Amino acid sequence: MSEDHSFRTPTAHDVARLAGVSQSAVSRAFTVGASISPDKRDKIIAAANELGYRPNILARSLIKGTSKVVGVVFGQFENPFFAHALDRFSEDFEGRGLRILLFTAKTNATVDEQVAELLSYQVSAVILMAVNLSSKLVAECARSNIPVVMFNRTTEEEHEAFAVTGDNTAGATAIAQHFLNTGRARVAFMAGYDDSSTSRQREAAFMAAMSGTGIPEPRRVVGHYSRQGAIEATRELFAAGAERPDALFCANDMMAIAAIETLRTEFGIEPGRQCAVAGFDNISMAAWPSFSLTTYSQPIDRMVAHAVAFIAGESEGERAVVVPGELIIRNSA
Amino acid sequence: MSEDHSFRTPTAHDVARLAGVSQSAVSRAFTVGASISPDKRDKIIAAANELGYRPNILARSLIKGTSKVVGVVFGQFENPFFAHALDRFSEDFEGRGLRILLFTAKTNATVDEQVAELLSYQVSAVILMAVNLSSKLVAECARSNIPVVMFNRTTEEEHEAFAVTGDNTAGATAIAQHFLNTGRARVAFMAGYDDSSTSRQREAAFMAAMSGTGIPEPRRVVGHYSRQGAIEATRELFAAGAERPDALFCANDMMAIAAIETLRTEFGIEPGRQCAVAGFDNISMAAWPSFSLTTYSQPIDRMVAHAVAFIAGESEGERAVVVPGELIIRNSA
DNA sequence: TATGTTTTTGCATACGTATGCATTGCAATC
DNA sequence: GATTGCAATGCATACGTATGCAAAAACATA
Repeated sequence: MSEDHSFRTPTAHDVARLAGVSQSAVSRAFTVGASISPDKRDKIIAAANELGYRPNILARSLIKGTSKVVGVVFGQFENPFFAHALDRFSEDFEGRGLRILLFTAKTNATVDEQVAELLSYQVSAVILMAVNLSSKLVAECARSNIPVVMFNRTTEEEHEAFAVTGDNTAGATAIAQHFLNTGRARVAFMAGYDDSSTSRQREAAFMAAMSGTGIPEPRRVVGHYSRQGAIEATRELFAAGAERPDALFCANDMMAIAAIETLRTEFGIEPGRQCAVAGFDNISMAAWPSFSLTTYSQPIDRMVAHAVAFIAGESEGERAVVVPGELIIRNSA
Repeated sequence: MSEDHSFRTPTAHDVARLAGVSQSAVSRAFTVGASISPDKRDKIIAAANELGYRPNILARSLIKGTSKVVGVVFGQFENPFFAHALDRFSEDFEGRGLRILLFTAKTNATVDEQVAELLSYQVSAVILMAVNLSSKLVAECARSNIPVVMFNRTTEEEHEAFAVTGDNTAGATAIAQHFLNTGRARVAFMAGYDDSSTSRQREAAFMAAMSGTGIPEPRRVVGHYSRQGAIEATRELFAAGAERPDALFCANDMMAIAAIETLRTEFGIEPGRQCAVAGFDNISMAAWPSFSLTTYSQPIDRMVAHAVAFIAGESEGERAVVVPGELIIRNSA
């Protein structure tokens, strides 16, 4: 138990000196599968513990040319769907020795900067949660052999990024069908962002399913995937003068919940009866009795598993995967 | 526009060769305040852009002995309070060039491992969100001059970690006082984790404020800071046989919201009338009309600002800071 | 015992950048 | 014109680890 009075953090050389071996041996003692005799390894580990030595991951990564770090660019913190997904990524990475370097991007414009900086950290992969990246940056990642996974987003552009999404088309169609089956006739849609692929795909499928059914074309408002935006959009829909909808499909659950509350408190409308409300995601809140929200699920666990498979190079040539969910009927519709 | 056909990412040497300068000059061109002539810098930047060069942060950090990365260990993802705080940290760090390396810890036991690994990433600080760290690891961080900030946690142990908390004592006292002022007589408390300092402090202050008022000692249940736990704890409190409370203070908002819903759906009790319910945190959901939760606020922005000040060494000898909030009275109590 | 085979070990070097030091160039001062 | 001061530049080295290579050691085989 010798006291260490140097304030320098110990290096492999210090351990080597104490254990009477070479620095190479210390390195090998900490590398699984390296060629080193068991007793020497034990001696080195003991010396390392005495000094409080831990390998410097930066130096290791510098040599290897890649770090066991995955860059995650996060868009919407407001939506628990993504917080939940982040949690699952973290859990899944744990077993693979991967770590998360977290960036947040308030606007799509900043995403390019964030990713550019990620590259200088020699990350081994990039995950984009609910944000878009320019083709230029995607190409730059590809050149460095860094897989890019878009989570809950796709793109029409032809580029080398992977994409994992829920089944926006099937989901929106199922909800439209459910509205029709339950005799709804004045239908409305609340979009997220206009430049979000999820919102656009959900809208397109919803509108397609409605067309040709004899029902008037659905009214359309934009909630910007935010609570406040959804509240205002709901007011717009139900404002005096216009004919009130009897069914509302919101592009995600958070907006649907905001709509439900606004209907109740500002218009005295109890969702499910006078007006059906449906969302998308099936976040845990959707099941809460206060909302009891009908929605189409996005199975986070499987979506995350696919994303990790892409990163790990376990995908069979596929670049885009659509994970099916299911229609979950509750009281709101 | 020369094409780059080598698949090696360009280094400062490549840029130097192209620009006809030394590698040192390239380094200086990318270092603010370094001694270099403007026109040479421009020439280097141009060459760097042509090659798509970005400085390797790993190599830089290796030399400097510290990286501009802050390790964050995250406990409860379920509670939006912490997700919100994480968002604010990210935003605040942005301006300081700091990045977040994210770890999640399901149990306190794993926190030590996580932090040990963080150290090998040469992080410049560690933030613990709702988790506890052993004194041994705190000491190890101190030895490496890495500040450790406990966010929303304190410890009785005397060690070198910083701590930022809301005013648990004032908050719980204010809520107790509010219960008394509104004539409540059969009071209950729902704890979070027994080993969480926040829960213990809130409980102690609440109990202290109640004692000597002539009101019977509050009943006590444990909700484990989880929704399911809170639902079960509420059932326990209101189960047939026992005398039902007319006021319930939950150690955080998420549990209070779960309690409100359980009272409504399972016991037909409308919170605020037959039974007052109060929480702690003032998460955004507390203001939603479905819950309209009376609570004591924890001002995230100021708490984060204090934590960042600790990290930046801008604290004046203080090691623990208590950020006052305010009692927010809504309909639930 | 002699020979071949496998395992273990150390040496030296490389990863990409930052920086102390010495040198150069240039302008300012006497 | 000689001298001083200052900015700009390059050289060489250091950060801490991993790894190819060759030497040594350990082991197996005949």
